[in-house]
Amino acid sequence: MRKPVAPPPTTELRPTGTRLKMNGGRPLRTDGQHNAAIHGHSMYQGRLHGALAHRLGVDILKGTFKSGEILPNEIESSSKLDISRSAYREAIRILAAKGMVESRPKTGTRVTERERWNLLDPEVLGWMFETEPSQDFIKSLFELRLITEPAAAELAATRRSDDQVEQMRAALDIMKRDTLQTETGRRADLDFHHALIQATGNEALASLSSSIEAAVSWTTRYKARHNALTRDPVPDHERVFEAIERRDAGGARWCMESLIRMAHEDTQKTFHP
Amino acid sequence: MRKPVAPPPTTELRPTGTRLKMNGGRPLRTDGQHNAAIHGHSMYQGRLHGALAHRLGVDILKGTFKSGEILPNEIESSSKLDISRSAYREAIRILAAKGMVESRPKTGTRVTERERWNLLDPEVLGWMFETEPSQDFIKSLFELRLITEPAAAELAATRRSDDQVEQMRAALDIMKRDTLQTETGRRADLDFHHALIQATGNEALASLSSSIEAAVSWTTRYKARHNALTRDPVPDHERVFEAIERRDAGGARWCMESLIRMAHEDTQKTFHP
DNA sequence: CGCGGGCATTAGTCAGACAATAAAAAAAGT
DNA sequence: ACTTTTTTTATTGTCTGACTAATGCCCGCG
Repeated sequence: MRKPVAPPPTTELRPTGTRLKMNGGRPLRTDGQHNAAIHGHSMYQGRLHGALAHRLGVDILKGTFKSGEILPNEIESSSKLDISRSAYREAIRILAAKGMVESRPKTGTRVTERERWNLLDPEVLGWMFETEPSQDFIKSLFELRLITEPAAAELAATRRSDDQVEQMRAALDIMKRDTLQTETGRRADLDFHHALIQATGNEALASLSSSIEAAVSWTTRYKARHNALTRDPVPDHERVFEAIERRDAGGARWCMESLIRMAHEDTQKTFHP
Repeated sequence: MRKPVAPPPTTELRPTGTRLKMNGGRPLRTDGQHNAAIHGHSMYQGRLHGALAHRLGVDILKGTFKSGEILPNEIESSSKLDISRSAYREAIRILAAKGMVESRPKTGTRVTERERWNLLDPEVLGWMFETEPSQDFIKSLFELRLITEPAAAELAATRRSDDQVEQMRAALDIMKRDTLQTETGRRADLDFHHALIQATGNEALASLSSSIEAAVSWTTRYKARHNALTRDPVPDHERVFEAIERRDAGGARWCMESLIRMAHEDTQKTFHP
């Protein structure tokens, strides 16, 4: 006995009103309505399990579900959300893979302690920046960047290949032309850092940095949307680039450190003005 | 039409011979044989989807499935493994959540490029150390530790609370008594580092370090099993502890750096003697 | 030679059943 | 009254088989 049509409380997971095979097995699904305008704000599009994992993940990070709390059971949850139990379970598996929930028979699925969350998982970081993250977390993140990225720049200066220098130069040129206001400009920014990371020749460091860079780049997009006036980042990048080009390890470290401090300041002004 | 009883090629996912409801619905499962000796080497115990994710994850990291390769389709795979499609799919979701595979209709599920794997995910790191990791990877990991952990020690020295000092002291005492040869000793080692990490007051750094520490501690267990003679790690830990106790940031950094260099040397000797 | 429409393949979703697990409650023993 | 054992029960785990949707590919058409 499920509630008549009760629409999900928060946001729609599906294109709107679409449901897969809601009755026996006959087609009976020819009402059109597929062109449902997916209205503006970053509506998750992909598969159902991904969309749900996204939504639950954000809810957990936001504190809507607190650590230690147990979610309603699978049957109840999935029927309330109007999706199948399999889809719901797959969403839970995704969250569990990121250390955010833990399931056991009889007990149910509970949100784990924050300590155990994989905060540096790229997706989790993305979810984090979906709502305004806490001042503390931003501080932690930039403190970590301040530890790793200057060291990365130093390594890159020592180990870079000529090809990698060219990649960085190309990205920098695009950044100069388009700015961070444009999508291609932000893309070039990512490319620049990506080439730098590759130049370190350290894949563990690369895995870490690329997660963080990607997350931080959300903030850049956010800043661009809100016309938050920031200083021009190109000169900072140029100094880092030049140091790496001339294999100046100490210089690269110093310039990168300065670049990150600037970025931190700008980000703080954006989120907590 | 499935093969008669053909046992899976590599290792059993299940306690042995057990199968859930292999026919219509009658019990028909009263053959005992539950006490199947789970022979020695780290046999994964938990749920089926977890066990399979584990196995596939290791296979991917080992290179049995290479990047870009596409796995056999779900029906085929699950029936070959003699598990249900749902369990198989949940395993795939876990792997996908860690960036190791990517699924799309028609194309199938393909192993992503190594660059996109979440190498610092605790589980992935665990899988990594299940088989002997490459020299290069170990080098990367310790290089990363050499960047982050001394910085962490420095922060801990500045920000530690008295309570945290006590926790570290207690753990250190246990390490002195039992050694790393025992389980409780290794546990104390982890506790020591955990307290240190908490003292940094940086949750991003904490998330990173705890993944790495846990992974590295597998190697400690490995070393203990193989009686690989290593120098006594207690004095190194003691020096770090004392520096943090007297709030000596520079000292803590230096001692931690030295500790990690030693650990790296020992690990290298163990894996590539 | 390009290009658009069907076709085939594969993951995605759904539904309902039963099994295993572990917590909680009840019963039995001391 | 307290502990131990058994039973109950709630929940996740697994299984099956079907249908849906997305998309790469091929073939015919311009």
